[in-house]
Amino acid sequence: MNASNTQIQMRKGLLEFCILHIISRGEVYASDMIDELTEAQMIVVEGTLYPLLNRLKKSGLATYKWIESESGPPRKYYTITEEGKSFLATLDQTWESLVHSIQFITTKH
Amino acid sequence: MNASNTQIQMRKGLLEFCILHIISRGEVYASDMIDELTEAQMIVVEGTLYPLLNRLKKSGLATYKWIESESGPPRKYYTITEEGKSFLATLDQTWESLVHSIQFITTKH
DNA sequence: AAATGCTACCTTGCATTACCAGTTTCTGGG
DNA sequence: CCCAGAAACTGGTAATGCAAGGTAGCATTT
Repeated sequence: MNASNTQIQMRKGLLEFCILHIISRGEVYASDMIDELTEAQMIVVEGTLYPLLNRLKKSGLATYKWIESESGPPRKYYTITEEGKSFLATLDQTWESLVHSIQFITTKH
Repeated sequence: MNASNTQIQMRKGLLEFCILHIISRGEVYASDMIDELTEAQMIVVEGTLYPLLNRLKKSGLATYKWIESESGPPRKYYTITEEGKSFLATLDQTWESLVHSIQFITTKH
């Protein structure tokens, strides 16, 4: 049990939340997402992202289309679905109440 | 993939953080912790809590002593160790940066 | 055109975690 | 003595992120 491990554990389950937010803002493909997440200091690797995107697609929360690239292989550009939008609204509430719960516990004395 | 499952996933990894905070405030035993967590709307069952407490003990972050109860079997009252305190300080920072990361992503447009 | 390197997508196995549904141990009262 | 309740504990299961490797298309260089 060490800090870095706990850091990973704390982030678990929040990635899906972050990804849905990112694709809700417009069409992006995997590398774009990794860039955004890295900028927000939520380090993610491909082996984590691709299975997650497949889950979102299979659940009907996200969809994608192939778009040719000017340089390199074609890319999957993801967008959020209507179902994904309402799901994301639920996750927003979940996050809010989670923050409140933690604050309730950590500020008690 | 549904909302309740994601809600569970979001909470994972934060329990350890909450437990350390609770025992850092004084001697408590399992039922006390569950009461506090329930009050903060972080529902936890015993089967989840006991293995976590054993991990904390084994890692040297928490310790306990048996105290006789006026009614019923004796109880394990947990307290945080010095090592646990410094670890908790790290987790506080982790939580802070995590909140900032999420905020960075969710408020972008 | 062949070789190399880069980009993008995908898959597998591993370690960790919380949850659920029980089980054990202990105390005190009828 | 027996039973109810409280407290602690124990597999089994499902889900997750990560590390590592694999596949394929495109571009550049030779």
